[in-house]
Amino acid sequence: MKNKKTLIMNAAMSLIEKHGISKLTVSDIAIEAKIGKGTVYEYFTSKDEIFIEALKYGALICVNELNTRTFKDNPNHKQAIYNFIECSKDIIESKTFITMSSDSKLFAFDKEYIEKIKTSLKEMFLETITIVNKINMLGIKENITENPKYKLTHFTFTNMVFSILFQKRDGHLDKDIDIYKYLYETTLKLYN
Amino acid sequence: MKNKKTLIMNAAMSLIEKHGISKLTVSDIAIEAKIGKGTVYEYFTSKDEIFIEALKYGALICVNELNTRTFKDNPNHKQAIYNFIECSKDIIESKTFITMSSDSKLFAFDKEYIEKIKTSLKEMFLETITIVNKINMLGIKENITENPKYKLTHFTFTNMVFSILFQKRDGHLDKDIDIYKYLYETTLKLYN
Amino acid sequence: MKNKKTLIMNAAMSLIEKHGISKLTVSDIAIEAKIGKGTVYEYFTSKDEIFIEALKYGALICVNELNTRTFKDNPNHKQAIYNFIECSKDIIESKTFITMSSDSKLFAFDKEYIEKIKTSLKEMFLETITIVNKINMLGIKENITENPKYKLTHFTFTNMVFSILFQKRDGHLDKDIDIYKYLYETTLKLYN
Amino acid sequence: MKNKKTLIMNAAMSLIEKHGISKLTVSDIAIEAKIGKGTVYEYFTSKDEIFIEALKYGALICVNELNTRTFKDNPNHKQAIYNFIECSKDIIESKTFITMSSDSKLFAFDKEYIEKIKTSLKEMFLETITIVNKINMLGIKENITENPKYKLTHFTFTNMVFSILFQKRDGHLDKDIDIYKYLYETTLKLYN
DNA sequence: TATGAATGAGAATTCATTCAT
DNA sequence: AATGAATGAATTCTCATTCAT
Repeated sequence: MKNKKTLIMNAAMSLIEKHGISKLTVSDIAIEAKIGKGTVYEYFTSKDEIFIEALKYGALICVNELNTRTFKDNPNHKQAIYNFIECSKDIIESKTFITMSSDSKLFAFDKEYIEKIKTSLKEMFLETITIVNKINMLGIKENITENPKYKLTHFTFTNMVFSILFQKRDGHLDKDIDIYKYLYETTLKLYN
Repeated sequence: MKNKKTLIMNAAMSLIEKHGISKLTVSDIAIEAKIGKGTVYEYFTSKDEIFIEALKYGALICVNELNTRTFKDNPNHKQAIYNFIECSKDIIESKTFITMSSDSKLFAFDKEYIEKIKTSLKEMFLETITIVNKINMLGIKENITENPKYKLTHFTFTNMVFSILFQKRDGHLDKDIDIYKYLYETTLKLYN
Repeated sequence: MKNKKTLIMNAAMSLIEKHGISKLTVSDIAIEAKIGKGTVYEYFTSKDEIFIEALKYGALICVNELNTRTFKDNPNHKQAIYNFIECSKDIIESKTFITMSSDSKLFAFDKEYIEKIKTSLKEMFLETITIVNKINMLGIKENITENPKYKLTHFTFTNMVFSILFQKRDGHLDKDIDIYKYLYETTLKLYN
Repeated sequence: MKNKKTLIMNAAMSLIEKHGISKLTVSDIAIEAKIGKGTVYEYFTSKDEIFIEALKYGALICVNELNTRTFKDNPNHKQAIYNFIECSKDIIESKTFITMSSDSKLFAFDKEYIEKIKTSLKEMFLETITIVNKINMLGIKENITENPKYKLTHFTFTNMVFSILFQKRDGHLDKDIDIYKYLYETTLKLYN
C-alpha cells in the first residue's frame, strides 16, 4: 500500500489529466484519493503545494522510466532511440501533467511558485540530457553518429521527440507519417 | 485610439505576463484597461472568453510580425533565419501568454475550452509552417538547402528555435553559447 | 436610510448582544443586515475589523449619549448623577458589547487586535472622565462636593457605577437595595 | 506530579494569557501540556468545558491565595489592605484569564455556557466579599472604620481595587500615582 | 489509559457575473 | 453604452472530535 502523500499526488495528477487544472478543487482530490479533505492538509500545506510536489514526483518517475526502458535488453543505437520514443509516447499519453511543464509553460501557477518548479524541471532536464547522451554513445560505438559539437544537440533531440509526439497526439499530423522513421532519420542528421 | 475589445485583451495579456494567470481577476483587467468592470461584459461573455480571444488575437499578431520581420529588406537565407530567430526571441520575451500555449499544454483552461483554442493554434501552426517553408525556398534558391522529405521538418525547425530560446530565457543554457550560430548550423543539417 | 457600513456594524452588535461573539459568523451578520455576504467584504476587510470598528463606533455613541443625557435640562448635582446612572443602566442593558470592553477584558480577540481596541477605549475612558468631572463641578458649585485630590476618583466613580449596574443586571444583588441611593451616598463619600 | 486534568487546565490558562482565547486550539493545549490530543478528551468532554473548568479552578486558587496572603502574619487593617492589593496585582498580572471574567463579560463563550460560569463566578464573588468583610473587621477593631450600611460597599471596594490595577497594568494611569495610598485613603472614605 | 491520524462540518473570504442607474 | 455596487456560489483551509491501535 502506497503512503498517503503519494496517494494524494496520484489523485491530483489523474484529475488534472482528465479535466485540466483550473477548476480542480481540493475536495475533488480528496474524493479521488478516497480520503477526507482534512487529511490532504495533513500532508500538504496548500493546494499549490500538491501541484508542485506532484510535478517533482511525477518528473522523477518519468525520468527513471525513460532511463530504464530506453536501455532495456542492451539495445543498439537504433533500438535505444525507438525505445526512447516509445516510452516518451507513453509518458505523453498518460502523464500530461508532467510533460506539460517541459518547457516552462507553467501559466496555471503564480509567478512565485514558478521559480520553485523551474529548479526541479532543470534537474529533470539535465537527467534527460544524460540519457540522450548515453544513447548517442551507442551510436558512436557503432560508428553511426559522432559526438556533437554542442551539448545543446541532446536537448534539441529530446525536444523534437516530445513536440512531435504532442502534435501526433493532438491529431495535427498526417496519419500516414511514420514518426519513428522520421525521428530516427532526423537524429542521424543532428548527430553528424 | 484602439477599440475597447482590443483594450481589454491587451490588459489581460499584459497582466498575465506580469503575474501569471491563476490569480487574475476581471476586476484587475478592468482597472488595467481603465474601464468599468461591467463594460468588460459588454465585449466578452465570460472571463475565459477573454483569454481565448486574447490568445487568438495575440497569435495573429505574432504570426504577422514573424512574417513581416523575417522577410524584411529582402534577406538571403541566412539573414532570414537570423531575422526569424530574433523576432521569435522578442515574442518569447514579451508575449509569454501566446508562446506558452504553442503546443496545447493549456492547463489553465477547462477541457471544454481547450478544443476551441486548439483550432486557432493549429491555424497559427500552419501559418508558421508557411513562413518557414518560405525561408527554405531562399535556401533552395541559394543551393544551400534542399526541399525536405517531410513537411514535419519545418515544424521541427520552428519548435527547435522556440524551445531553445525558452531555455535561454530561463537561464538554463551556458552563457557563452552562440544561439544564432547553433541554430543556423543545425538548420542546415535538418534541410540536407 | 443609514449607510451600509453602519448597517453592518449595527447587525453585528445586535447579534453579539443576543448570542455572544464566539460563534458569530459573517453569514449571520449579512443575514441580519439583510445584505449579501460579499457586500460585507466591500465595507470591511475582515470579520475582526467589523468587531473593532463596531466597538469604536458604539463607544462613540455611548459617550455622546452619556454626555447629552447627563446634562439634559440643566440638572443639579444629584440630578446629574441620577441621569448618569440611568443612562449607564440603559447602555448596559442594550449595548453589552460596548460595555464589556470597559476594562480591557477583551479575550474574544487576538492579542494583535487588542492593542488597536485599547487605544479607542482609552479615548472613551478619557471622555467619560471629562463627563464625570463636569458632574462634580456642579457639586462644587452647590458646596456638596470638593475637587478630588486624585483624578482617579472620577475613574473610581465611573467604574463603581458600571460594575454595580452589571451586578444588578446579572441578578447578583438583593432586590430591595436602592442602587441610586447607594451610589449617590457613596459618591458624596468619594468626593469629600 | 500534578494530575492530568490540572495539567491541561494550566496549559490552557497559560496559553490564553499569552495569545488570547480566540485562536487557541485543542492541539495547542495538548502540545503545551505535553500529552496527546486524544488524552484531553479523556478528561474533558469538549473544548469549552476546559475553559469553564479552568475558570472555576483558577478562581478557586485566586480566592484561596487572596485569603491566605491577605491575612498572613496577623496584619493590622492597613497591612491587610496592602496585602490584598499586592496579591490582587499579582493575580491580575499572571492570571488574566480569571480576572477578566470577574464581571461576567464573557464574550468568548456562547450564551448557554455563560450561565454555568456565572454560578461559579458568583461563588467567587461571595468568597471575596467574605475576605473583604474580614479585612473591615480589623478596621472596626482598630476603630478606624465602621460596619458599612450596605454589603455592596465590600463589592465596591473589591471592584475598585481590581479596576484600578487593570488601568495601571494597561498603562492608562500616571506613573507617579501611589496606587496603594490612593486605594487606602479611598477605602477609609467608603467605610466611614 | 494514551495516542495522534483521519475526518468533515463549517467558517472566512473571493470573485465572476448581474443589473439598476 | 458604461458603470460599479451588490451578490452568493464556490473554494480554501481549520480544527474539534472520534476511534483504531
